[in-house]
Amino acid sequence: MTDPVPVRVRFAPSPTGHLHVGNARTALFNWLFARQKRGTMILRIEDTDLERSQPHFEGQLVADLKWLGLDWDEGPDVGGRFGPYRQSERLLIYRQHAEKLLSTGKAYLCFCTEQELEQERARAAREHRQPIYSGKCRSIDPGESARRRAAGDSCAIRLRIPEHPIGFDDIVHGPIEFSSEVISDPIILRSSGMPVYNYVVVIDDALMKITHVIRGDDHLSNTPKQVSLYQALGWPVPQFAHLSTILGSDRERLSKRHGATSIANFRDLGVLPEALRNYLALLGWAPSGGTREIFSLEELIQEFSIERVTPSPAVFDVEKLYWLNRHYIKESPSRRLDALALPYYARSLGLGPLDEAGSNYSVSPQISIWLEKVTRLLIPAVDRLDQLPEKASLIFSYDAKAALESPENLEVLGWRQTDAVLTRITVKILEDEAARENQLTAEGFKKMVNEVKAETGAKGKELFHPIRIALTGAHSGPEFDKLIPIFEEGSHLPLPRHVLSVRERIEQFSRARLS
RNA sequence: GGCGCUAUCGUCUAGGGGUUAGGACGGAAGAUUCUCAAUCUUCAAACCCGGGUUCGAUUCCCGGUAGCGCUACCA
Repeated sequence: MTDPVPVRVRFAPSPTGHLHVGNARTALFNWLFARQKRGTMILRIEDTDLERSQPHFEGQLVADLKWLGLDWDEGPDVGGRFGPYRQSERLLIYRQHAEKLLSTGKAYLCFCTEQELEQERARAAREHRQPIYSGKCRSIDPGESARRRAAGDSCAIRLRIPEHPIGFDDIVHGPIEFSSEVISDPIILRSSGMPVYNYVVVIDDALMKITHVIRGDDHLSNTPKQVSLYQALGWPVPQFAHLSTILGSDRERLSKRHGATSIANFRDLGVLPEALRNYLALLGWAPSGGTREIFSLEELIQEFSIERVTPSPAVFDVEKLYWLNRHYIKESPSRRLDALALPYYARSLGLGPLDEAGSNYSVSPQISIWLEKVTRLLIPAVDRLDQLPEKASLIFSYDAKAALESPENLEVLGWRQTDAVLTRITVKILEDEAARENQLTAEGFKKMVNEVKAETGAKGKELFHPIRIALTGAHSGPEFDKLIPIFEEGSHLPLPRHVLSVRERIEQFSRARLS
């Protein structure tokens, strides 16, 4: 089944900060729908709230959307036939249509002051009535209100809500109906001449020929007002699809309190865009059958269906996001990972950023090859890239004293065989030709360990744990086969912070042990 | 307060008048490994409550409860 009218959808954020995951999900669903239907995706900036909107936030928003892999066919940066795409540049359009509504009698001038309205609301609350506008100015003769306006009386323009139920068929919620008694005549143009959100959104959506309004369900209760605006203007009403709210783990609306909530936050934590995208798609949507979890972009476009979106709110589960991220990290070509990982190592290695944003670093090919080995060693233990430096601390930083004092190591250090193992391995390393040159190989080291095994009778944990403590500071960690060459190679590199070789480590350790 | 939306394992969800209510994350246990991580296997874990309708409701209807949203000259 194909739509006779080509699909046009829009994502319309307010530039008030970084893109939030809830909005990102809305953007993604719009985008998937547009791409699947071979329709048009539009970016529109809702910057009528001058207090909160700031121009540089628009750039952030665009960057965040692009990072997620989304694009658009019309928008402030790419243009289009239905522009401008910033509401602040459309004020004249809003005023013109407000006057038209006024002249057709669909709207009227309201001379009530804010204080009067405030009192009205307070009285209604006291008398347990609905605090909706009384309709006081509804029946002022148009001629008279025009005269009062001309005379300079301050006034706003209100839409006349018809006295019959207003309903619409929501794609995700089904039919919804509101009694007109609960909808007061909304102000569409403030006395200041600035239009109100619920009005501009309709003007823009209609003029931009939006066919499907896919947005958060916080707009659900405002929709009847908007529907009657379309009707007052004689314009076709688009299809609505209201997406459920994303909640935090406490089932409250997701906010900064819950930690990372913006796209930029997750990017900085080392979450890959395809992981976040995949996770967001699964929040409130599942494919038919519901057993698949991993979707490429192409598969999402293929499989996505707005009709299958669930109406119930969803808790944002970072653990599942990180699980998906681990999956995509494992799938990533190592060249990509190496580039992505570099900024995370930079601080612990004492590298300085090349640019002001602190995201560009450069290292010699030699160092780069070595870091690739480090990444390959550590990546299985990680589900976010920002965990890399901590995991790498066993290579980058070594503290013999801390290793001996760590409560975690106490038990191992107290084992019957530990002293013998440590003494033997120390002697062997210190006497070894290759180790003296910081050129010990994995094979060479293995041989020493085997000798210690034979000489002490220690095996398994009792053999390996003490040695690992001496060399890395922790009793468990990656295999020595990979670790030893990394230590030795690292020690030869011209890094701002020196990486200790096997010999250097064992020297520091035995000094600390004997003191 | 009014109106609206929502309700399946802890979480995301599939399903749907008769099912052993399926999958995934997380959890637990085991296998593997010197250890940790990863990986693999197994296990535990759910239809909000009350009324209808029906031979039979978790599924359909109504009510309650709870959560969320809207109720502005905010967006």
